Amino acid sequence: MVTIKDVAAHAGVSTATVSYVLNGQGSIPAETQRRVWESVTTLQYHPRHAARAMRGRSHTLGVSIARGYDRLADPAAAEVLAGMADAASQRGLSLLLIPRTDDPAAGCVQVARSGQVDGVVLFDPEHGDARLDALAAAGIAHVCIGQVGAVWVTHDVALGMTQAVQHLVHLGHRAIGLIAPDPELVSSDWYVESYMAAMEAQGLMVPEGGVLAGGRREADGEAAMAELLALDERITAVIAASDELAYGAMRAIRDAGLVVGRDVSLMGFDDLPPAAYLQPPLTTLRQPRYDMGVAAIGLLEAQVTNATPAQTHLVLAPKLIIRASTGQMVMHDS
Amino acid sequence: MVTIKDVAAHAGVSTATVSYVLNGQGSIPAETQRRVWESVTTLQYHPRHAARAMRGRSHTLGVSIARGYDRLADPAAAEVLAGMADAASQRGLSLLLIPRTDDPAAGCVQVARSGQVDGVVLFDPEHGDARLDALAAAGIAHVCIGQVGAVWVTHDVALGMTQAVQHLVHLGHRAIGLIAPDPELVSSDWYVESYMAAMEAQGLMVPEGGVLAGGRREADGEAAMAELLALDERITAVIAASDELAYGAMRAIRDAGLVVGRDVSLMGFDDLPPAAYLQPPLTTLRQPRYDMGVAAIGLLEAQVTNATPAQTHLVLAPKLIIRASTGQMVMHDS
DNA sequence: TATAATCAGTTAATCGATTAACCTCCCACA
DNA sequence: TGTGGGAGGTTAATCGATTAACTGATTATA
Repeated sequence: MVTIKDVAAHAGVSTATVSYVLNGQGSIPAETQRRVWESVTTLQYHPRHAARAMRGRSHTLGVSIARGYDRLADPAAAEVLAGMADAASQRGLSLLLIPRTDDPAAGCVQVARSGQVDGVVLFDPEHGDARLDALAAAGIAHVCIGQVGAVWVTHDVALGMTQAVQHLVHLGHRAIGLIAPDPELVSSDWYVESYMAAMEAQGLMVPEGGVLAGGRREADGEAAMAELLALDERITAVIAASDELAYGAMRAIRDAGLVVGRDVSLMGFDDLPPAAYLQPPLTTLRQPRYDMGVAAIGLLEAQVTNATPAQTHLVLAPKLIIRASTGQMVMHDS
Repeated sequence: MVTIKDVAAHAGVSTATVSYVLNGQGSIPAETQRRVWESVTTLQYHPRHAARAMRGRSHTLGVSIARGYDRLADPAAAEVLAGMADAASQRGLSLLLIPRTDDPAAGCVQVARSGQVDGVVLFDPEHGDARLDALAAAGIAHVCIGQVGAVWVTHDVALGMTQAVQHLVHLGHRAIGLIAPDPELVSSDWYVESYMAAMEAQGLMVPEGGVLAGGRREADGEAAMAELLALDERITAVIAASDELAYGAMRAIRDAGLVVGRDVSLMGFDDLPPAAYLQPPLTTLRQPRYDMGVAAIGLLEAQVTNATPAQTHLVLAPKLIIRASTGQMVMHDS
């Protein structure tokens, strides 16, 4: 193992000089600097990260994924992570996946208190998340993906809903239903309220019974859609709060003998990979997932370096992707 | 910051005793141990990772993703990562995403030489990958996802091809074509050779011009399929070396006015999320992605702890997922 | 009874890099 | 001639945990 002493000896200077050269500090003449750098490359010297981290920061940020890493297999999550990884790389920071333990909250605090990471990104925070409380109580820098806690990054649900409702209205729809997310999810209320506001902004009434708590999985969307189709008031368009819910809804519509995009228009939220491959391809709101990851790292680093974060939250715009699952409203005999 | 000294003072013992208690070494009577643990919890002490890592290992493994982290956004990659993350957690190891630099090979070596990680998983190694050479030259423990280098984990392409060809033969097909991967990819040859072997095992001739180098993207699959459809010899079934190639191939078949699963049977490799949502749903070979991640961590840890790895490579079986894109062969007038 | 072994700890060196404090030489300027 | 100041370094303390070597007391064995 090559240490700074070896380099110092090889270059004929003290370890302090080597350190100053490496960190670009002090007043070391060019010639000496050259000699030191030469020794560094000759000996293939790499400063020990641990020794460095003993004084000052570890230059590593942690990512906490509570619900099991199978969450990572969710393509949406992976894109956020990709954004974080790129942003971290650009700033010379490393990203550590925080090991999952029986007590995720304790795990997060431990990894930060031990100095292994300088701050933590909460990947999938929920209402009353124990990790959030623990990090806040311990005074550890953290950022949430999703609108919860003190510092967070999210996509703009309100804007998305506005775009969704507008899109449907332009197509002639007026009776627009909503399949909401699992009420347990942090953002659930936001979806419902944004939908309400968007409807009102368009001067539309929310159909009686037209808002259903969906859930998370495809099957939840299917059940909710079946219920919507059974309503007295004929609903001609439905917004699902996630693509996954939309997949199920699509099946329910087909099972009812109706054609998606003609008899019933359907929209999703997310734009997951399968969305473009569905039959018909799904109109949906693409979340700025990659950018959310980038933004999260930015906010976290700001917190770590400056004690007071300049910005405490960030709301990024989604993008309306129009495909064939939404279409011009056609009149039916009821 | 609570240090071991604070704990020692609080418990009325020396730092050495605290250290022994924490690491379960030495012969410390139960009563003293209890006192120490009490102080640890009272003071909320967490040993500094950096100080620990200065002697011995960092208990962190690195993951190198060269082609940009957008690679992570690929759902297949994310699943492998999920497997690695879970396996690492279970062993009390952390996973570090190695920051991307201009020179990925140097980056890998640096992060290992600096002691930040004990070993490296190469996520997307290629033929003559500079990272691989650099790690081997530096004597750093490493594992490859994919059949390259000294220690690796991969899915069983040969078994997959055998299953694929058998499946198609059972459906009555005899003229079976192959859309191969990008020849630059490490595993490309393996796909082609396995296909050849599987055909021969079934006593089938490879159709003249029936093997085409596809590429990586959907468009490559589309072009290759168009070429296959234009052959003199009528090909009734095609194996695409990846789902993505199959997506494109499916489009080409439709564009030719043919029906997938009836006029032409089509198979993919991978089973990415959209596969089940295609019209028709794609018959494909599901890669044991999660298990590959788990296995990679296992092999890497073995290398890090024992100097001599017990096992140098692992080939995991894929799973045939039969959907509607393959069907009984029907006779056509040619 | 003398010696050995065990128990229950402690002391202090060590890991490798950083950095405050200090030192020496040389030059400029009053 | 003395003094101030900068250039170009060096010395040594420091970060926090680990661990080999040691100590003093007690118990077991010959």
